[in-house]
Amino acid sequence: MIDRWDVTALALLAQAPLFSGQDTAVLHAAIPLAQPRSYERGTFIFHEGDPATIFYILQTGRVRLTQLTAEGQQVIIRYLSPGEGLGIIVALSDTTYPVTAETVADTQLLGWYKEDIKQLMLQYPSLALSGLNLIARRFVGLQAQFRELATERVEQRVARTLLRLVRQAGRRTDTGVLIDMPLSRQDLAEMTGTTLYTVSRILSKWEQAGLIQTSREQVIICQSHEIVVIAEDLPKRDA
Amino acid sequence: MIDRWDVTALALLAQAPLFSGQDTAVLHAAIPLAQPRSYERGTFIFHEGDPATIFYILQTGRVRLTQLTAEGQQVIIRYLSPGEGLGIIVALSDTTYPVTAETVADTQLLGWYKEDIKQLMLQYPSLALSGLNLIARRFVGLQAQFRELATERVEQRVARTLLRLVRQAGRRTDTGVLIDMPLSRQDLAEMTGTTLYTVSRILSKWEQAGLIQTSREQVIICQSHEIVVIAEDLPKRDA
DNA sequence: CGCGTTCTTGACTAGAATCAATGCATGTGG
DNA sequence: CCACATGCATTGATTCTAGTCAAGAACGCG
Repeated sequence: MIDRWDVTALALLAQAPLFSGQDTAVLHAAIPLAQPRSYERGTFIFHEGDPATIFYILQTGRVRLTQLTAEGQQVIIRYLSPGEGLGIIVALSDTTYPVTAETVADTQLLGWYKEDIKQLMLQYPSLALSGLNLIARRFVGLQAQFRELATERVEQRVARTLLRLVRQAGRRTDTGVLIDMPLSRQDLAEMTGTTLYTVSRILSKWEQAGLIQTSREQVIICQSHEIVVIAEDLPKRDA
Repeated sequence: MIDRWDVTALALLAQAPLFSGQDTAVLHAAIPLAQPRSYERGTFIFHEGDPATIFYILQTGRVRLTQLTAEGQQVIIRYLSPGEGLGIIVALSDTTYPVTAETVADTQLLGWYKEDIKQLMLQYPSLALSGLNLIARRFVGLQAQFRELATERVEQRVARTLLRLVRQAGRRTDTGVLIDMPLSRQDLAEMTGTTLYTVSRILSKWEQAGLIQTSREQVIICQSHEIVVIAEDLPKRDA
C-alpha cells in the first residue's frame, strides 16, 4: 500500500546517490523501514563517540560534520547537501560515530537502523555496491583535501574551500554567487586548518581587490575566475 | 581441484581483512580468479591516473601510496602491510587510480579484475559488506590524520607518524623498536606535510635526548612513551 | 676510491599564530 | 525607543614556527 508520503519519499530516494540507479524493488523495500526525522537549525543529530545506530539520508536542509581534537579544538570535516548520506561510514561497522553532525538549517532526514540497512544490502547486493561506490568517492575527495592541507598555503586553501562551497551551496545573485548558508570566519578557519584572524585578513584583502563581497556570516564571490587563479596558484596576469 | 598453490593462497586470503570471516565458499570462488603478481623493490604497480582495472591484496612485502600535487610535490598517503587491499576504493567505480603505488620491498600480490570482484560481491553480498566495512575503517583513519594535519604542529605530527609506523612495521631490537623499512627524512616529511630539513632537526633533537636512534633511512624508537608524550602534547614531567 | 644520495647544520626569511584592542551588528529587556 | 549585552569581525603589534637556501659531512655503492 503506497500512500502519498511514500510517493514523495520514493521520488526523493530515487534522487539520492545511494539509491539512484537501483531497482525500484529496492526502493519499495527501503521505504517502509525509513524513519523520517526533522531537526531545527542549530541542533545536533548525533555526537562524535555516540554508538552508531542509524544511517541517514538528507532530504532537505544542511548538515555540518565536525570533529574535536583532544585539546578541544574543532575541525569542520565537511557540509552535507540534500541527497547525501550521513553515517553511512559506520552504519555497517559496530563502532561509534567518528564525527558530530549538527544542522545549520532546518533539516529533514530519513533514517534507517543499521540492522535494516545491512539486511537490505544483503538482500540487494547492488545496494551494497552502490554504497561502496559512494564511500569510495568521498574517500578520494578526502584524500585530495588531505593533500591540499599538506602542501598548500592558507590563502590557496581558503580559495579552494570557497570554490567547493560555491559548488555545494552556490546561489546566483546580481553581484555574484552567494554561498547560501551561514558561514562565519571561524567556520572557514576550521575548514582550512587556520585561525579566524588569518581568514579575516585574507577575505578583507580579496574584498579590497573586488574579488568578493562579505558581510556577517556571508560571502559572495564576484570574480570566481580570480579565486580559481589563487586556488591553483597560477601566475596572475598583470594589467 | 585444489592444488598446493591454492591451499597456500587460501590460508593467506583467510587472513586478509576483506576475506576474514567470510564463508569458505567465497574463498573458493575467489581463488581461481586471482592473478598472482610479483614486483621487486622500487617498482610501480600502477600510477595515479591510470585507469583502475585491478584490485590487489598484498601478500608479502610493503607498498607505498603517494599522490602528486599540481606543482609536482609528492605526498605519501600511507604504507600498506600484508593482508591489506590496494585499489579497493576504485575497483568498484569506473575511475582512475587516485594514487600511485610503489613497492618499497620485494612484494607479492594477488589481483582481481574489477569485473570479477564486482561479480563476486553481487554473488556473495557479505563480501561487499566486508569491503564497505574495510573502507569505512580506512576512512575514519584518514579523517583522523586530516584532523591532525589541520590542528597539530610539525613535531607532534612526526611523533604520531613514527608511532603509526611502529604499529605497522615495528620490530623489536635490543636497543628499541626498529621501523622495519627504508625510511628517509624526505619520506617522513612527505608523510607529515613538512620539509626534510625540519624532520632532520626534530630527529636530531630527539636523538640527543636519547628518545630515538637514527641512521640512514632508518629509525629506532627507544623511549616510545616519551614519543607518545610529544604526540599527545602532554605536559612533560620534569626531573 | 670516487660518486651520488642522504643527512646535518647554520643563517635568514616569511607566513601565520597569538594577543589585545576596538568596531559593528543584532537582538533583548527595561 | 534607547541602553546594553552578545557574538562576529577587523586590525595592529608582536612572536614564533617552520620554510628556504646554502654549504658541507657522512654513508653506501659500484
